[in-house]
Amino acid sequence: MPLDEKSPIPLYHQLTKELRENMENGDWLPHSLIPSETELCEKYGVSRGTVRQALSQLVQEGLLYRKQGRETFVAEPKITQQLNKFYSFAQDMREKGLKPSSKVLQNEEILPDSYIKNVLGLKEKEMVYKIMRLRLADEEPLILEASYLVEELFPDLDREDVEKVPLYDIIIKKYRIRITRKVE
Amino acid sequence: MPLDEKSPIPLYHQLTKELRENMENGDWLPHSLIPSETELCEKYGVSRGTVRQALSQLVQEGLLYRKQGRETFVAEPKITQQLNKFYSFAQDMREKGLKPSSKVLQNEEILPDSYIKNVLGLKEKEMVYKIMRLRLADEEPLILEASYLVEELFPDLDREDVEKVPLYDIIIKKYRIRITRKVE
DNA sequence: GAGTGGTCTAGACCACTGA
DNA sequence: CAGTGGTCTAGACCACTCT
Repeated sequence: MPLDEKSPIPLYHQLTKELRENMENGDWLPHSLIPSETELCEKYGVSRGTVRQALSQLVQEGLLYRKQGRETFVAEPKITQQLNKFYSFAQDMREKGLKPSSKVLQNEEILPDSYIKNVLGLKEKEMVYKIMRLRLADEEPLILEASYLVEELFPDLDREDVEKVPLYDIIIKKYRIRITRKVE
Repeated sequence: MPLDEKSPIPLYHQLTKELRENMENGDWLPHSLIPSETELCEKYGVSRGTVRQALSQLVQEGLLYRKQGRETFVAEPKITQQLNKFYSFAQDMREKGLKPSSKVLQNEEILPDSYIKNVLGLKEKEMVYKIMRLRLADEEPLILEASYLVEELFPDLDREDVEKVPLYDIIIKKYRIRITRKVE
């Protein structure tokens, strides 16, 4: 299906749609390679910038993933998209005029019981952060969540941070630090 | 703070960091205009492509928003960001070649203890779904999450569903049903 | 070494908004 | 109208991976 240059729809949009369909139809299976950027340029007669714009969109949606020096792969549909779906869950609510919110109820450093210890693969006497949050839609409680974070990976989790900032902000922050360390 | 061309950190990353700090420091207030792309090009001595790459990142994180034919504004730091941040957390991992994943460890219908009952505003003897999930990055456990879902709001939560499909898919599904009822 | 994706440049034309 | 962001091109060099 060639792209339509005269269409008011941008080329990269047309291209994402095209590529998305390849995956939905099952033509491209999870973990299989897709054509290289250069090949896609030739096939659709567009510049590499446009191809990259289209691919970035799909990577962002979690449908594709790339590897340095290797190629671009089709992502596994379940895990990856779960996170994007969560995004659209709250998105959905907002579109319907409901207000998603969350409250931090507890935020403590605790010695985990043996079940948690085993699951998280902790050493003896290793502590975890326990954070309890209530998720609401329009002030109505939907879900209560207890999160246990491996302390080692979130070294200086500030109690005030959790109150003020959403949990995942902190995780990102810590996470970035962790990666940096790994690279150094 | 000029950008460092010799640094191994890409220019657009340096630029996003720079701009992010402007907002965190309060130099750029919500709903105020930021310099135009052309001005940023001149100020930092980079091409427009690089500036746009940096700005796109921040728009994606929900820190900025753009208007056609107008300019780029600083966003209000509200709920929206929390979700975008969460989104970019997994995004980040994927970009760095790490694989975010999750495993369902438990999925049961239980009679909640009094704490959970109070928090969720449940009636006497009302049941909840308890779902325990482990979040990993590259097979390394990061977080253990226990979720307690109000049964009434997720009426026919299928045990197999949870195994196969990500939790939030189900929530969305149920949630849509509920909203439909409300609207009707 | 050849091929890949990651970054970056310097141009270009367009649709849109505001004065 | 001049200025903005939205799209697109055709080059370029790099770090990385595989063979």
